[in-house]
Amino acid sequence: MASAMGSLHLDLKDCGNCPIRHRAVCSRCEADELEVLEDIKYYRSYEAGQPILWSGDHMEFVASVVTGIATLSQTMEDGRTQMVGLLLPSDFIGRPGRDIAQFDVVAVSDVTLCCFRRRPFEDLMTRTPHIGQRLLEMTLDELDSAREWMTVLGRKTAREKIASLLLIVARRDASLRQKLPGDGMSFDLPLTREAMSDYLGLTLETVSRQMSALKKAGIIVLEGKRRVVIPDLEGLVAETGDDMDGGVIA
Amino acid sequence: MASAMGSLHLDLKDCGNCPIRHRAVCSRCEADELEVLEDIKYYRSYEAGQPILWSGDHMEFVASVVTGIATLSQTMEDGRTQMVGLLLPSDFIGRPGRDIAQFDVVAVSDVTLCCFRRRPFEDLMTRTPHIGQRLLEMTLDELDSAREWMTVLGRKTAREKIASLLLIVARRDASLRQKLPGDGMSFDLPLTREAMSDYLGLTLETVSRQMSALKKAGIIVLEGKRRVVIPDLEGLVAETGDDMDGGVIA
DNA sequence: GAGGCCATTTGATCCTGGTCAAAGTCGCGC
DNA sequence: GCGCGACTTTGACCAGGATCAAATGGCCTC
Repeated sequence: MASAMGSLHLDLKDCGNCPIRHRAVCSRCEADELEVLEDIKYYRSYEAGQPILWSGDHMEFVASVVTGIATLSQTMEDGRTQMVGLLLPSDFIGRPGRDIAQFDVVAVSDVTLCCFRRRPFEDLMTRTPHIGQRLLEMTLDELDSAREWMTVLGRKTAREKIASLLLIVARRDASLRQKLPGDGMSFDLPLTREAMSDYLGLTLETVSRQMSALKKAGIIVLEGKRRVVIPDLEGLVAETGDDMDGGVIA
Repeated sequence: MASAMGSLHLDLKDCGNCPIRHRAVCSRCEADELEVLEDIKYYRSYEAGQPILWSGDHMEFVASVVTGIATLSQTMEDGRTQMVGLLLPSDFIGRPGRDIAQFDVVAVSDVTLCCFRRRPFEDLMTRTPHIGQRLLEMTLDELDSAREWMTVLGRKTAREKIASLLLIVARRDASLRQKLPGDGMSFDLPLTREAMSDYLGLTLETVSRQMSALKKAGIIVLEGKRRVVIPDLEGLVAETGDDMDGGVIA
């Protein structure tokens, strides 16, 4: 269904050098467990814009995002779509025990996945508890963020939604480069206006208008097409509606 | 923080007779594992309307809902609230590895919980994989439904939202009494208009108006205050916006 | 540099659902 | 029975965001 490009230059074969070694589903594994994983893993690459999975597809593999960004979304028959998750490096795709995909997965940027055939992975999970434990932890975290996002979708105004999204991306970006978010920080916004609208339950026109409004209010500064500067982080937080917003995310 | 009533008449002490034995977090446990659980478990009861947990509370226990219904919700500083989950018998409250509650939990009807002190439960989980496996499975299911609900919140109209909620409650009710949902079925709607509005991201006035509209259109029939009759299930499904809606839920 | 493609911005207007307000219904205790 | 409180319904009006439409700007190819 999805076309694999299958190029991998680095010595990713060695899990010890893997960039997501400490955060992915395998992060708890010991050396011997990693060896087993190395035997059954393989890599796949997708170009920006390519579909990775369609809802209803048979899933022959589960995978970790190694590099790049993908979206998880649901589309209604009449075309309305809602993004239900943003998949970043170390996030997990698929679920043991289910072989039919429930949502669409699309590569937003170029994406590399570390894949495991589903059956061997499931077998492995019953034998090495570290994988299941880590997957449980990751799933609980995702459930918490999904629930927090429900409040954004159900109760926030357009402006608050935009501010919330910007803050999430800003914090994630800071955590990736191991810095604390602060005044003057900047980051790339990897999403088109349409993708943002799908995430926020808005139209792309409303997203554009609110971005302009936040720019005019001095809450954000846009550098070129993709780069966002936050001169005053507290100001942005205030725009999200929930103040004091739960502190920094790991 | 929450007041426990601590009354339990039935011989719930015996896990073998527990009404949620086959669906709860303990459903995979063998007899010997159940014995360990029985040693550390205790029951708590809450009356309709009572809070079970506040966001920010220290959680000294995790628990399974044995009987009754509770809501999981988030409240913004200015009072806007969003329900992020409905907790039904067999659903799990709390999470291993976290000691601060993230959401408010409130008993909607009288509720009985089967509680485990968190520490012993966590220890037990590392020793008996069956519990962790089942919890993972349940959490993955909840994540899927949370994501489906995001589409309801983000993209559906008020009328579609109401229809979606009614359909969910109808299906759950049918599955509880081990019947297939069908034309002419009826069920109790355990939620006030306000609770419905919190679930759907609407105001209670809009909920009331749309309920009236569905009644006028003959999609639903109201018997008394709480009872809903569905004369034509297909008609209700059509009102949800997603037709063919994924079949029956266990 | 011209042209075309795409994402984005901006404008004008409409409509769904929110807000504010008042009346209706039910159940309950006195 | 009466009155009270909680919940619900209904109405009038308003506004936030959607819709439809057009203009702008960047980037790529030729």
